[in-house]
Amino acid sequence: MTTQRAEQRRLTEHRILTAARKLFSANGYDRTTIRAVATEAETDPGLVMRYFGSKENLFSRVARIDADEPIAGTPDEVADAVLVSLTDKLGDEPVAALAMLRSMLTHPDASRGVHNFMTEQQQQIAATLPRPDATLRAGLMMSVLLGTVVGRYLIKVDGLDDAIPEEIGDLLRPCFRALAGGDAGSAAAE
Amino acid sequence: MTTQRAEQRRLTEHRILTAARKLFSANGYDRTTIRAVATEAETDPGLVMRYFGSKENLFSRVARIDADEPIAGTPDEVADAVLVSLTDKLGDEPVAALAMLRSMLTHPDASRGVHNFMTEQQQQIAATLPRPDATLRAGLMMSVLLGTVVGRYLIKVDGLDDAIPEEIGDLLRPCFRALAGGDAGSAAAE
DNA sequence: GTCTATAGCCCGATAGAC
DNA sequence: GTCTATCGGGCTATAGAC
Repeated sequence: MTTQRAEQRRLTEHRILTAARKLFSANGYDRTTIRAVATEAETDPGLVMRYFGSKENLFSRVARIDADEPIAGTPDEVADAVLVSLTDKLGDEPVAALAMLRSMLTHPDASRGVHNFMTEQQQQIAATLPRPDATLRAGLMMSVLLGTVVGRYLIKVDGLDDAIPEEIGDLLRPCFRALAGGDAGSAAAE
Repeated sequence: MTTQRAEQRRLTEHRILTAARKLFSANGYDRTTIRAVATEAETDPGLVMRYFGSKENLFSRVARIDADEPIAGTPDEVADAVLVSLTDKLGDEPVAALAMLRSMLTHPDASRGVHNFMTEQQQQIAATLPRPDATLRAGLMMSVLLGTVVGRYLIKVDGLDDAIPEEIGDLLRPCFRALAGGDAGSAAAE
């Protein structure tokens, strides 16, 4: 039956995508080979090429950072919203995002992907902060978020790699509050 | 004269090291070729190999993160010390460190180098913080530091890439204070 | 439709000419 | 000592056998 065939193909495609996500996120773009993906997916390189056309295309299919929900409100609300999006990402390993993040420093496409994501969030945040240095503040908020995710999943910083998201969120709340400029912390620090 | 020869060699070696630092920090380990380094240094690949033995060895010669000074004191003092080491790094482009950082997600040696540096600092910091979650707090401090440097030099986050170090330091002070647990900010945030 | 064989390229490293 | 030619190997991508 043709449906049998189609079903078979769908399954193989799925195995290839899963394998690609896993290997790209573990080893990065350059060190992941079509051959290794095929082996991991229990097929052959020719089929991978036939289904996805090129290595670049396969990468773009599995590496993505989903946009967060629109951010708005008072500075403190914005800080909390960023904190929520962070703890979300810390909840369970975001493999598709890690595939992008792993290569962000060495692969142009991944670099663009991360930059675009960060800039978009940053501009939304900056628009809500009534400060002349709003762009810098928002950029630092995104940098802290990036550092935390990279530290946990890619560098595997001791204590951060196995901490529960809530604890990390509680510790970082004053950071985001201060950067958002709700004046929590900066006054007390004097 | 032999001294002429030796001088010539010294100069060529220096040109190779400078070229390697530049290309490794710009393109990462995998995408930097011995051939490109030779061209940039205005020599040939054979000489690069002869002088440095292997690509790995050349990389290890130019990619380094200098250890910061020992950290100790009260939590607030520790926070300020980390802040100083950050603003130092933001002062002028730390090319040798960037050569390491650029490849930290995709090259095992660079990954180890960054991990070792971060862990060392983290342990020093954690030892000064009288908290049960000292390791996590210190790890987050290092992650914020990492995110800031990566955001500025490698991702080139808008507003962060050209901000003056003092402004960045002022905005991040409450973060490090709060993470150090000197209770600046966390109390006021409630 | 699925898989094998190989073309074509670039790499790190080496051998040997000058 | 300096440079050139080349080896051996891995890769993506393609062509064609089944």
